[in-house]
Amino acid sequence: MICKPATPKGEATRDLILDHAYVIAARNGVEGLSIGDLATAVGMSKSGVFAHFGSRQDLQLAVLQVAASRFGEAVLIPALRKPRGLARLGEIVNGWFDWVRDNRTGCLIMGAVSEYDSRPGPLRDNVVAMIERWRGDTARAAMHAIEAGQLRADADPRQLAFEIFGIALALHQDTRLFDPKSSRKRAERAYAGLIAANSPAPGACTATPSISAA
Amino acid sequence: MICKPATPKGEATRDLILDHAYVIAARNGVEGLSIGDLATAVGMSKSGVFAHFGSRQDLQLAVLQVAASRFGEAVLIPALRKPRGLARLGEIVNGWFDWVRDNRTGCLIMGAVSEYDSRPGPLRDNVVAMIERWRGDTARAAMHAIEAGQLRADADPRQLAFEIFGIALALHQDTRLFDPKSSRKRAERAYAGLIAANSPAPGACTATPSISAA
DNA sequence: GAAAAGAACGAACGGTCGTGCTATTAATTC
DNA sequence: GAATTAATAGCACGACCGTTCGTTCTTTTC
Repeated sequence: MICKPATPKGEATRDLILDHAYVIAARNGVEGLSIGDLATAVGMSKSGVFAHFGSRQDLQLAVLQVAASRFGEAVLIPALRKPRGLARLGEIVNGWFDWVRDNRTGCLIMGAVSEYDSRPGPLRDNVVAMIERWRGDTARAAMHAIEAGQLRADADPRQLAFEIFGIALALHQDTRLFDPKSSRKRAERAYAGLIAANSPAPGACTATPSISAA
Repeated sequence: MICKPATPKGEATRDLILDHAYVIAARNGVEGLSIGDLATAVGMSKSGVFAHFGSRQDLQLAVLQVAASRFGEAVLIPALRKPRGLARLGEIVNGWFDWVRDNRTGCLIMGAVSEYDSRPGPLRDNVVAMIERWRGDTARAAMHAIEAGQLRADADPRQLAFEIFGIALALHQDTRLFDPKSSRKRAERAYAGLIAANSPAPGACTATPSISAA
């Protein structure tokens, strides 16, 4: 006698819908995600799709949450398995760069920033919170590297996070507008330069420029 | 006897329309610019506005051109009045940072990048061309600084342009999501660091810590 | 099996979108 | 001032938007 199915059917199709929604939103933007298009993509009726979310905004919020969750699993979790310090920071950067490249439809979240940065509401709040959290994670990783003596003691973790963010943004844009391959190299060089510039006092300039130096 | 009016009326209102269109597009994105909203803002009828452009896409292209022109006048032209080298590069960066702050509705062009980077068509082509041109201008300014001996001889102008672009992007995002004031300081610090890292060999430590390893 | 609950459909609503078309009004030319 | 041309308004169309509602089909529970 089977009691309860692992996923009560509805939840399964909801996930399926969100899978397609993620793809569409990554290409057309979260604001460019329409229920009609989504229903066509999933092969359902508009109302069938709609019923799972109650409103378009809730659908959009759900998509943002999916994006955040995937990003966390693809970038943050692997980095947390590395030891604190430059290793982890390098892994964050590495994973982030990979993420930007792999999502060849583009990073949904970075697109969402542009869409909502001047449009108040729950969606913007959500995006801001996500960026804030990620910025904090990056800064914390940088701080560990400072505490471990791998970066200059007077380096500013927040400043480092800001500059790393800039590199990732430039990579994101270049990848989608121009050549992904050379962009990646530029981004890695930029990160190496940033680490070198923030390395401890150059007793002999022994800075290890490797992107994921131990 | 007045022969021809300086601006044949139609042209004048066209400019007026574009003024409003620029504001709306800066806030809602170029794709979020609708003829109805625009007509309301200008105080005209939809068809009256429409007649000036023939199609929505042409209107959008016109708005992009306005943005490019304004950006050029606000950032590029003043920089070109400075002598070649670090002075001009610094003025480019300065003007750019100001531009990001002043347009508190946000830089229309940077928003347009996110909107069209994965949507082929004339609008995307236009945006790509604009970014390419600007990137080239920045790289050229950096090259002059290298030739003048103000930056390391083995520095890569394109790499510098890439990294400066990253700083501007981070500033743009931070300004609109968080605090404009502290963001500006971070951006300036980042640029200063970049220049310092690419300054000519300071007597000691000539090992050139790898940012652009030969 | 029957009964209750859940999921999906299909049609329709009011709205807005971009875009034509035809008048009407304004500005320019003679 | 009359004739010509440009500029704007008004209206309507078809398409799509998010949303609602009542119905039907499927799944779960007893």
